[in-house]
Amino acid sequence: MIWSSLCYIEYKGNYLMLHRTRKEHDINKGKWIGVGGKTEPLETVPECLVREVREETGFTLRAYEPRAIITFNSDFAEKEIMFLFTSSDFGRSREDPGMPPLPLCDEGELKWVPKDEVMGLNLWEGDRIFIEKLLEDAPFFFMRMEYRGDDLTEYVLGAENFRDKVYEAAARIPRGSVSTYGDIAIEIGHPGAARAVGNALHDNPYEGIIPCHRVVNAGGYCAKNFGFGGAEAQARLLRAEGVEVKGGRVELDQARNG
DNA sequence: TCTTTGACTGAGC
DNA sequence: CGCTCAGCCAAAG
Repeated sequence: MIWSSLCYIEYKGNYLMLHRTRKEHDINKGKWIGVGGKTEPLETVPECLVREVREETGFTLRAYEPRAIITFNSDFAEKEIMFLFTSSDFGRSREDPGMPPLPLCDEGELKWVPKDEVMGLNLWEGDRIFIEKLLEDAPFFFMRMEYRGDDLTEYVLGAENFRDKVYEAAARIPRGSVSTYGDIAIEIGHPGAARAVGNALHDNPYEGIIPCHRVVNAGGYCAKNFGFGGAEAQARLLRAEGVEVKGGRVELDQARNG
């Protein structure tokens, strides 16, 4: 299984697109895509994202938003899980008089493309679907695609199993607010499965992508067994987002999402 | 299958 | 308010 990151960098109504023209045997040859690439051994997805953006564009991401988790199955490549991001906060090499300067990239040509022209480019069929979702500012989503050669033979929008539904719901909780295990259970159509929601979040395989710290119990309390560092670690993450935590507890009336 | 295991909940003291 | 307990539910073995 290949893990990869892909980022659409936004600047004044444009997306930074990469036209893959340089590599002769590039699987992406001729296609326009965002910037990103595969994770290296021991590297987390956010680390991969920042590294790939820096290598391909020279820009340093200061902030980025996870937008989707997309799995690819095909008859020509290894199964891949791709983490999709957008960013409009990135460092530039000089003061900005207009468009940021675009460095050369050894994988193709970089170009700022007005958002309303992106869909007119030569894109992978499946990319059109998720790019459309980005353009309409859709909330975080899971997606699965099946390719046969260049043909997209099937795709499914939205999480397909219990755990992914939990992660999808958690990823939609905005910074600065929280949700509860029970609320998520209801939201994903499994009322009463609060406990199973907790188990799924405990296993969160998407570290740094799914903000599982934004989920507390019905009393507003942080999780005693929260990842490394327990309840205190969760409280710190919440405080860093502006959520008040007193005595290991969030005031739900104030911070609850929705 | 059946059993066990929890980042859960609400009720009842 | 704090504590216990039975009921719940998806996964894993």
